[in-house]
Amino acid sequence: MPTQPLTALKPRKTPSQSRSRVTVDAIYEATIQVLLSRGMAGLTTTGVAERAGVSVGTMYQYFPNKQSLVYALNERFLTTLAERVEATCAQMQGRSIAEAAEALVDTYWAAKTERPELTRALYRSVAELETDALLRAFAARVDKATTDMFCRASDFRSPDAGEVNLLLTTVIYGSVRNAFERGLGQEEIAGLKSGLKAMCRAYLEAVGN
Amino acid sequence: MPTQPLTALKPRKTPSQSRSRVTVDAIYEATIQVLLSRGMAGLTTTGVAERAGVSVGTMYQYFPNKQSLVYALNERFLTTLAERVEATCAQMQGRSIAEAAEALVDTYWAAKTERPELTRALYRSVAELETDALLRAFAARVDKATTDMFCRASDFRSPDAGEVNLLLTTVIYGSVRNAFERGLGQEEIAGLKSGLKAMCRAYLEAVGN
DNA sequence: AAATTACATGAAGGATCCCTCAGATTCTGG
DNA sequence: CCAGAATCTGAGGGATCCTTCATGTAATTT
Repeated sequence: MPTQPLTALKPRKTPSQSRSRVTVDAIYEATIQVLLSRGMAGLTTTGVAERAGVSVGTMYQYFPNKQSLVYALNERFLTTLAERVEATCAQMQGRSIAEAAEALVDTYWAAKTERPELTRALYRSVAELETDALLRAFAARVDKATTDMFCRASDFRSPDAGEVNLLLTTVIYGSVRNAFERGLGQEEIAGLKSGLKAMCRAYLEAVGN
Repeated sequence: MPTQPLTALKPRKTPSQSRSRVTVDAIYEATIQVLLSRGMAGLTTTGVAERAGVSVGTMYQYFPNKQSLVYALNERFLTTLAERVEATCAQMQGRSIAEAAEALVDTYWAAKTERPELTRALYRSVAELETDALLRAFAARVDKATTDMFCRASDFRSPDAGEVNLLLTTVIYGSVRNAFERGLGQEEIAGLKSGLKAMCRAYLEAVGN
């Protein structure tokens, strides 16, 4: 558990010319490609550079180390996800808790399903990285949005919104991930999704909201 | 035939003398310790051997490569987990689906919570390993037991037991994992667990079982 | 007690890979 | 067109680490 001295994970330098902007984008895309084809263990700096069509030195001008590549990828993905969740929460203000929960399922599910292989690769990459701080920040941000949404729901009466929020988000996020881990067909996926919604609905009704 | 993996993962040799049995046990325990203290990235063969108090060469007499160490650990853990789930399923035969589901929550939760750090380390280790086959085999084994349990429940009427099983197990396993991923306190954990049970119960009642 | 088998050792081969740096090339403002 | 800034190059230093094997010691069998 004694974590080593914090290695820099932030980009080293921001491109100013369009040439280097293209380069950085190519590096991002190459990182994804290598991650998908060779996995986290097969992700090497030379491999990424080669795939991106640049030299290793160029890569190291924008990323301080190998980790930062995957870190940046996760950051991008999580930020987009957070924005989408926040948008959904804003849109669902004033609706019932059940409707809000179902919308959350849809949004989260859609975001994860759009690029399934990338989602899976990132899920895995997180395990080998010092992304705890990043994940905590993301969780806090999203929790704030969803808690707020549940608080302002038309039928909200429970004294503790955080409790409802914790349960619903844990179940939803966990179920989505687990659904990914299994190799499932289309109709099974669809069944799971509607089943998950039904569970949320049934629970909320039973609880009296 | 089972497709031959690029790298062998099975133990190379089984101890016959008590001396070597002690050695192998020490290696297992050392692997756990190093995994907990240094993480997957810091797990080195020399590190494990040193911690176990044996030489690297000795280690390589029983394990063909580094991966096989963690693979064996996962295999052990999953086998134990499967046995416990099967025991619960056997015990819950003839009870209601809701009771069966709640018992499953308890069993799974308990198994994962007994050694939280190890559980977390293994969750992470899986990402860097070729454990897909192992996990699939485990999933199939456990699914068989739980599906059977639900089929023979006293109040089972639905035409498709597999569907109910898939939903319940996905939600339960996923939620447990997600609960682990967040850093939660005791009372939050307890709340989540009872909330998860309530959700299962509410869903089953709503569905009409 | 000799022979055979099981087990243990750890230095070193060999392979991989991260990251740097000195120097070349391209761009941009004046 | 030119000076300086931005960008790019890629061979190689340096470090890590997996794995083997020749050699030695203990246990078991004959």
